[in-house]
Amino acid sequence: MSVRTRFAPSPTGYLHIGGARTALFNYLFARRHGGQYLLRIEDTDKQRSTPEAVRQILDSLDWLGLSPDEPPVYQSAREPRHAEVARELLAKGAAYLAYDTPEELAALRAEAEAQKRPFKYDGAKWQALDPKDAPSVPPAIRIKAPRGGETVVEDLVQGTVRVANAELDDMIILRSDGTPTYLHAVVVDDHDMAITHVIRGDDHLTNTFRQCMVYDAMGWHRPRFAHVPLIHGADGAKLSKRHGAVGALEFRDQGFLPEAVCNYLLRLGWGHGDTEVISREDVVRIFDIGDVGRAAARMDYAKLLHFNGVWLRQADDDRLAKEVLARLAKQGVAFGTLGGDRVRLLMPDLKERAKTLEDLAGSAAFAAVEGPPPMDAKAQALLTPEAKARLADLAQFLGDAPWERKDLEAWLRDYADVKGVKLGQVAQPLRVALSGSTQSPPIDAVLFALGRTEAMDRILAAAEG
RNA sequence: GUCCCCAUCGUCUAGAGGCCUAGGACACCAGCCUUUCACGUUGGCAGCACGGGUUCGAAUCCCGUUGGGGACGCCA
Repeated sequence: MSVRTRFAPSPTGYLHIGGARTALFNYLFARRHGGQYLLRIEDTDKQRSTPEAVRQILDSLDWLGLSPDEPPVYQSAREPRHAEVARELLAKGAAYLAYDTPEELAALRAEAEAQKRPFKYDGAKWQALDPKDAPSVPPAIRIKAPRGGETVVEDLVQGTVRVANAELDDMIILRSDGTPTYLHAVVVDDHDMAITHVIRGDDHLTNTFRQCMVYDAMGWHRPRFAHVPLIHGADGAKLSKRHGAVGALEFRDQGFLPEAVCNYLLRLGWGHGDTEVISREDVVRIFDIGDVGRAAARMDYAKLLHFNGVWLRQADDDRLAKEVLARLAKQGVAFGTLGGDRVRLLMPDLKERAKTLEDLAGSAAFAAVEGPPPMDAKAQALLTPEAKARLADLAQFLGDAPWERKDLEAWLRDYADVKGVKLGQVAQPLRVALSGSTQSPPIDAVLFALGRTEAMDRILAAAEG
């Protein structure tokens, strides 16, 4: 039987980094075994589900390269089927009608808590009820929990996990308003979608035993389960907004590359020897869900940043130039075709010194604009009278310099040599004049990328300014 | 509270009884490289939570303690 996995987020907010990792594991597992990876939107909570959230989740997955192999399944559309299964369980005698009101249940729960006693639902009176004595309130359908023994799950990540059936109680599968509960709907959908492996956050581990009740009562085959640990913030607490960026799209906006985010997420909780940097293509060949660790991992932005730098340096220059130009345009930086070409030309040297696309845009701006770039304070301070004189002198000779990168370097060295100054005394003022900053790619690369005319303009402007 | 899961440097991890004086990566510190900043490179700092077993031998197996996390809804 072909492997089928699914990622099943509920559209009550943006897709956060933990969900993204769950999706990644589902994707990798399916690919590794030549199966399918599906998406199911769990939108049965009408109060909290929004179309915008659905859109965001789809966009996030698309950005991460984790789009599903089949169109997404919307759980809300399957409610008739959920109800049908619930009624089937009722007919089989595996479930019964319970006429408690939510208020009564809340009171029972409060009472149990006041007595410091664990609450356990007892539906004996409803099971013995003669239909004609039924109260006039609409009933919910509850599934009968197994009486004795224990339920055992062989989890692919957590190993053998067992729970005494005495811990389970008769859970509601269909609410009194006829809508299904999550624990029930998930099982019906996973079964109908022929899901073979359920890979999800380990906050669902104990729920698994409740879900088993439905599988078993329907006589369905249980899928294999794999519960992966949650991601925590740097302080060890559950990851939330206050820890910084957590939404997948936030990382995109901050200039992270999807391949870097995926690589980082993969390493968070999954290890394969000393391998750190690994491509999607390579990991698909070696990914094993059993290699996922059992302990929760903490989000480390510094390491993510490092991965992003690594992937940035490996990224295609045309792609990066496009991304950078889009960011500059968004920031309102004015540039033309010439400027775009200069950024592209300088990209190999630019990307070497950046950690994010935002860094890259910041360091590329000077090459994009026409004319002298804005100068920062440190650069301004470096422009002493001597430095200006140096630039003026340089400008006189630079007109005849050979305009090839290698030649420019040699030419500059000769110039410094002839003038009896250190290369740095020439390079720094030049760097400031050309880039408006004390930091830039190698000066010969900058000169070459700018072109003779543009370079001369900037040098003269700085010499006179 | 009850049940479930987890526990190697600050962080992510390698490690499945002797290969461990515990390896790698990020971060941090120092050096080298160098026209700036990066990149790269060399070295350094730093860890098996604790206590009992089992064994000739334990980071690795068992039990307990402590600590962390999760689940206990007519939420998902």
